[in-house]
Formats: sequence, structure tokens, C-alpha cells
Amino acid sequence: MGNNIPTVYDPQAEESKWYSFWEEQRLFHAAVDKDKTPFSIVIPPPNVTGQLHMGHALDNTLQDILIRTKRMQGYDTLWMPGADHAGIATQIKVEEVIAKEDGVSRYDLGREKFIEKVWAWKQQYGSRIINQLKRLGASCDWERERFTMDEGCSQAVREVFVSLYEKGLIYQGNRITNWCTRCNTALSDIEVEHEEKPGFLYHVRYPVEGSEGEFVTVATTRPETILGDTGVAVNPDDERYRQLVGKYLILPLVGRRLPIVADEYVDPSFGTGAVKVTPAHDPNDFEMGLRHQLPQIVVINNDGTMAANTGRYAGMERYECRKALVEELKQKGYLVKIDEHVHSVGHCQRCRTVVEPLVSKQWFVDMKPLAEPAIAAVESGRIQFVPERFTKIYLNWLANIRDWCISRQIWWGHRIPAWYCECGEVVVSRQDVTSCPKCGGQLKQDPDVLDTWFSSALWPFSTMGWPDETAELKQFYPTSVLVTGYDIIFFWVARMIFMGLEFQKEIPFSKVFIHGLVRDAEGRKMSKSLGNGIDPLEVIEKYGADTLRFTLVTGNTPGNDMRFYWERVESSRNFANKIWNASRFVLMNLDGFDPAAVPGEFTLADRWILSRYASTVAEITANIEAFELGEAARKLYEFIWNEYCDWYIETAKARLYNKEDVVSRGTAQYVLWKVLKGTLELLHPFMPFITETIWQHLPHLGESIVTAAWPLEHPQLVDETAETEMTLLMETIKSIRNMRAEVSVPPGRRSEVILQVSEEWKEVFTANIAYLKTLAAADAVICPMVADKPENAMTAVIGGVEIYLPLKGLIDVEKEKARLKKELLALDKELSRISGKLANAGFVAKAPVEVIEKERAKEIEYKDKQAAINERIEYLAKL
RNA sequence: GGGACUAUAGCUCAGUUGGUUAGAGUACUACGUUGACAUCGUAGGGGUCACUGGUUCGAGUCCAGUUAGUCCCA
Repeated sequence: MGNNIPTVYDPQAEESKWYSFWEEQRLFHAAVDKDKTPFSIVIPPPNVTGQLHMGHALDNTLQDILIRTKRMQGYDTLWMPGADHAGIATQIKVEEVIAKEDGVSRYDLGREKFIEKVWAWKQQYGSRIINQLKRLGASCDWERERFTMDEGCSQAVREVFVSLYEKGLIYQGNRITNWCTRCNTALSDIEVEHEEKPGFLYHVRYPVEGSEGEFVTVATTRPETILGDTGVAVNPDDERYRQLVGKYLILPLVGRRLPIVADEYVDPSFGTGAVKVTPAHDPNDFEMGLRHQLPQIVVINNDGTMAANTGRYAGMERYECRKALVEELKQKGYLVKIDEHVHSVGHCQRCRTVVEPLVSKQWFVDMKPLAEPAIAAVESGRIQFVPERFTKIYLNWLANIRDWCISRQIWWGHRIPAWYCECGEVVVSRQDVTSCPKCGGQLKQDPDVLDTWFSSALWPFSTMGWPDETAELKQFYPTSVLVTGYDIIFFWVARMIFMGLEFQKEIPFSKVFIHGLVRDAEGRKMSKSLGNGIDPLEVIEKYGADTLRFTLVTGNTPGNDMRFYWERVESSRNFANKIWNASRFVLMNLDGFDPAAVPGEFTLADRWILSRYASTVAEITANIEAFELGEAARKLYEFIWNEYCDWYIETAKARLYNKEDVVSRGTAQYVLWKVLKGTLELLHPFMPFITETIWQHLPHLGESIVTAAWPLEHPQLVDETAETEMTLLMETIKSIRNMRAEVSVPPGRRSEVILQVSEEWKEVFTANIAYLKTLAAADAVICPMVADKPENAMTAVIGGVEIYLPLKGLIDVEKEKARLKKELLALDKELSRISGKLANAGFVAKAPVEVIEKERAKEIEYKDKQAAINERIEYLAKL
């Protein structure tokens, strides 16, 4: 950098260069260093087929800020990266590709060929999202990159499955599960999204057996399941039906005998108070069916068509069947009425198809024994959520947990390590097996694969090399913090916790830092179908990664959603440019500077900015420690722009331009350099590229800002006197500027200013009169506070200083009086508030001394001001 | 039905254990190319902190309720 550098920062030119440099120097690599305190994060693995979206950008920016800070603070820092095989999502993706390119389905290819295709796809596109993370600046240890389907992770999955099976915590059962007819697989409860939808409530009457003309009317939202009814239930306390319990109804159209049973589950106030029971097609009916030994009759196939046992409806699509069946009920006089009704309908999280509850044979994890320690770990505070309110959501979910269906009828994923023999033997094994240990017969492996989240749940230790006892596992497990969105607390966070506790006997992380979603400018969720997503890469290309990161982190309050605004991106870009130009200025004026030389005596402005800098270091460090990253970023913005640039640089200019006074110039250079370098270091975790770019041009030690030491806190630099004095000067300058603007003094013209200063501040003003000259265009004369006030002058009063701007007859007396009166009014209001407070016995008795003192000081200051303004108004009135 | 969150300037949002004359960005108005920056500078207008009560010497901040909106769970 030098005199000929552009005035606009160009991120494109710098970012890729520095990222390659960091990688080449292996600055992100975590060596297992037992002498250092470890700090580790495992990345929430993005889908291998995915592309970076705003959610990733936010999530990874937050992680990178934490990691980069800790790295600079000297921890043995590991950010473990990797990707998730994302079973259903990836399979759908590749199915689409082969359908489009070759016009074939996965069934045409067969299992083996299809899996090969998926791996080929992963080979080709799997690095895309990784490269996008690099564009963002993520400082992951790429040498350790993992994949949930790689050999190590697969071994961990196998070990966990078999071990849980041996403990009796994994079992196979014929139970009702959520079935997606489009994806053709079972889903876990949380993969179903419920949505309120307008529908109908059909009232159908069922004849009572042996009682001509007597009916029970039942209400249902799903008439097609009538074909699978095996009972009708009523509440045991319901007087209307009490005498019917134990009797039978005849199922219309089918003729099946349905027992009438009494069950607490039935809500007498809903519908008619009598509900049809379809154990094979409704989760609640399934439970009721078990309680009353009602048979399960499957009437809907896996593909959503009606089963062979449904007579003339066999093969018909489920909703077609609904229409036809309602029509038949109507014709035969069974349909009583149809009411409009809003009800909650489950949809497949992946493809939005309406989920069909179906009875099928699946593998389940017995959750109760696993959930208990996971609840205890959070209740005891060993794991803490940030913000704390997510604790409740987590605990509530685990307290009501149901068994986890882990088998999926898809091909892409970890194959379930269970083998079946014709003799009925089931073998669950860590090693692949071929022949039956019982009869020696041929074994066939279970065709299903595991839920993707099963392997993700092991991520904090499978990536560290478990089941082997590795040095990494010892050093970096438990990890320090997990950073993720609130939308996957159930899917992932909870499951990592119970798996970690079960297999490592240790929590997987001690903090869970939760953030919200990035929405569009209208507050809508960004989605492919809406087409309202904003591609982070587009932002990076247009404005730079630093800008995107800064926008995301400043717009963010822990746990809350945020909206994406291009205006805010521009504002962040302007901030980057401001830093660029401030640095440009410093570099242009650093000639002859020797950072090792002892600086001369500090001026007031020097002491002030050093004091402000010292406070900033302490505050930023504390904010990051407390996960208040948005606060930290906003403070840095404020400090750099409103203190360093607006004031300190301006005061330093005169000293820099005066090359005669070598000591003063050198001292200014020292302070400019010291504060800029330290501030860049504080800012580096937020804006890694621009800070590295500038840092490399400044005198520095070390090879990169990435591994520079985090700025030390210097409480001895905090100088309250300097802050008070400088604040007074700045207030004075602002007052003068204000008055000049008020009467439209051309910016180029200097103003004569008379300052009447109390004895206390006389020296400060005398010593720093130059600031008034350069910053307020004021030729100031400093006088003691005397009775004689200048005539024909505008007036402003701040604590201990009266400012007069003589206008030689140009002053509009009436206007000036009005202006002063307006100020007086505000002052009066404030004073009456304060005096009211101080007159309050309770306040004086109970408020802390500092607070009372503060109010007293204000009262005195305002009274002085009030007196001076009053005096001035009186004077003007006499003219 | 249970629970969580949000409500502060035209817009988007800060405001961390209750104590500043309630802030920022953006938009708006006026002036301005003084040797870092017009992606800038200076100055200015703009708010009953959703509503109603309560606790307290003191409430944007704590408590209860109301209204509106968002989300999660069943």
C-alpha cells in the first residue's frame, strides 16, 4: 500500500489470495498440543449435495468468529469440518439426475449400480459446498475433513447399532409409522411436518347389530379408512353410548362386525362422541386397537393406492377412493352430513407429500433409557443453551419422546447390520456375515438403511476417530460449543447428547449456541419453491465475504430470526471501505516510523483514544466470551468509525503534516499504528480478509493476523480524565459547528469564537485550542468567565463553558431568542425531572450513591446552563 | 389444547444483571469536492418504547393480564 492505492477496497483481489496463503501455511490445522487448552467445534455437516445458503453462511460465520478468536487467544483450536450423506435428499437428487439424463429409475439400475451413481455424484459435486465455505472464509481444519459415509464414520455407526442392539435398546417391531408414499419409506416422527388445512368432517352412520333402524353416527376426516375399521370407541363416561358398549355395529358397505369399546382417549365433545377405530392407519387408533385387542386391517398400500382387500376400490388412489366411497355411502343412505373442518395434516419434510400412517416392520431405538441422562445433563447445567430459553424446548421434547424409527426403505445410507436366515434366525453383527450360525443356511442382509440422523448423532466422536481411542478424541472431546439453528435441536442436538452420553460417558459439548433463521426482506422463510432465496455467493461476489459476514453478524440477536436486506449489505460494505481508507491514510503517513522507538509524551487526544481502545478491547473480549457477537461487531463499528476516524485521525492530521516536530509526529504515528493494529486484530474474527490485507501492510510481528496474539487488556490505559476532557472539547466543537450551520456560515469561512471557560477547564482549552481551529473552523479566544458578555453573538452553553459566536450585526435577534428559548424549554423539563427525583425522600434514601451523585452533578450543570441562557435572553431583549 | 418468541424513529433492528435527555443503520432535509474516504463529511427533523394494571424511590427493561403477529409441540 502506498500513495497510489485505490480509494475503494476491492475484496475480489484479496480474498482468494489470502485464503490460499492461510491454507498453504496450515494456519487452520490443529495439532494435538497437550500443553495448550483445547477449544473445539464440530461443524454441523452440510448435505453433501447441497449448496451454501444463507443459513449456512450465518451458522459458519458465527463458528468462525468463535474459532478465530480462540485461535488468537492461544488455544489448541480445532474446527472439524465435513459433510453429511443426507440419505433421502441425496437419493432424490440423484434419482432426478438419472431420470433426466438417462431416462431411468433407480429400480431400472438396481441397488448396486444406483449406489455407484450416487458415489460418482458425490465425487463430482461433494466438494462444491466445501469450496463455498472456503469462500466465506471458514477456518476449518480441512486436513481432517470427514464424511458421514466414510470408513471411520461407518465403523462408528456399526459399533453403535450393534452395541445398542445388544443392550436391548434397538429392537425390530411391527408398529405404526409415518409413511411417505412418494419417497417410499418410513419416517421418524420429527420428519413429519404438520400443517393446518381446511378439510371436511364426514358423519357416517353405522347400523347397530340386531337392532333394526338403530344407528351410531361416527365422524371422520378420512372416510377411505372406513374400509379398515375394526371397532368403534366411545368415552366410558358418555351417557349417550353407555348402554351400547359391548354391542356390535355393522360396518357399512363391508358388513364387518365392529365391537363398541369404551376408551378414555375419546373426546365426547368432538364430532358425535363416537369414533371409528382403524388400527392399521392411525397412530391413536393403533394404540386403542392394542388396548382392546382389535385386529389391524391394512387397506392402503405403500404407494398410496387401496389394497387388494378393498374390493371394487382395490388399486384406486387413496383420494380417488375417498370421493368414490363418499358417493357410495351417500347413495346407500349412510352419509349423514359433511361439515367443513380444519385439521392438521402431516407432510413429508423432504417432498411435502401427505404422510400415510401405516403398520410395517421397522427398527426402533428405545428412547426412554437414553433420554433420561440427556435430560439430566441439561437440567444439571453441564450443558447450557445460549440463549437459555431453548433449554425448555429441549427438555419438553425429551420428556415426551417416543421411540425413534431408524430404518428407511431407501438405498443411500448405512445398511442395517442385520441378516436373516430362512430358518428364522436374525443375526446382528459388527462384521458382515454370510452363513447362519444356527443352521448354516444362506443369510440375507436387511435391505434397509439407517436414518441419516443416526450417523449425524455420532458426529462429535465419530469424526475424532472413535471407536479407536485416538489422541484427538482425548484432546478435543467433549467439544467446547455447538453452533446451530433452533430448527434442528430435536433432529440433531438432542441426539448427539444422548449418543455422546451413552458411548463416551461424557457430554458432547458444554454449550449450545443457538441462532435463528435468515429470512427475506418480507420476513418469509427463504425457499427454493418461493424463489426468494438469496445466494450468499452472489453477495460474496458483489461485495466480498467480509461484508456478508459483517451483515449477518450485526443483524443478529442470539436465537432470533433476522431479515436480509441489501441496504444493510451496502452499509457493511461502506464500513469495510471506511476501514480501508482509514488504513490507507495511516499507511500514507507512516513514513519514517519506527514501531520499536519509544513514543514521546502523549497528547490529550492520544490518551483519549488509547483509553477508548483499552475499554473496547475489554468489552469486545467479554462480548465474545458471552456469545454476544452482534454486540461486539456493532461496538467495533462504532469505535472505528465514530471515534478513531471521526475524531482521532482528524486531531492527528496537523501533527502528521508538521514534519518539523519529529517527536510529536512519531508519537501520533505510534498511537495511530498501535490502535489500528489492535483494532484490526479485534475485528479479524468478523472480517478476516480485509484485516489480514491491511495488517500485512502495517509494521507487525508474525506471519499472519490469523495467528497474531489477541489484544491484551490494558486497564492502565483507561484514563477517565482524558475522556472527560476530550468529551468537553468535542462537545464544544459540535456546538460551534451547530451554530455555524444554524446561520449558514460557509464551510470555508473561519469564525471568530469567544470561549468563556471556568478556571477548572482553562488549561485544557488553552492547550488544545488547535482542535477548535481545525475541527470547527474556529479562531477561538479563551477568556475567563466574566460578567462582560460579547454583544451580537450567538450563544451556547455546555458545562463550564460558554461559547459565543460574534456575528457583527448579522444576528437575527428574534430568531436567536427563539432558539435559546427552545433550548431553555428542554432544559426546564429536564431540571424539573431531576429536582423531582432529588426531592423524593425514597430516592435519596434508597438509590445507590453513584446514581444520586450523578443526578446532583447534572442538576448543577443544567442550572448553570439555565442561568447563562436566561441571562443571554435578557440581554438580547434589551437590544 | 400446551409452550416459546416478537411488538422501540417511515423501514430494519440494538438496548446484557431496573438508574443516559431511549440509540444505530437506512430513508428524509440543508450545506459541502479543506491533502484517507461522495461507498464521504457537517448539521437537522423524526419515538406516549403495542395496550391496561402491578412491584419499586425509579420500568423500554421485572410481574400479571389484553391485543396483534410468528413459530414449535400435541
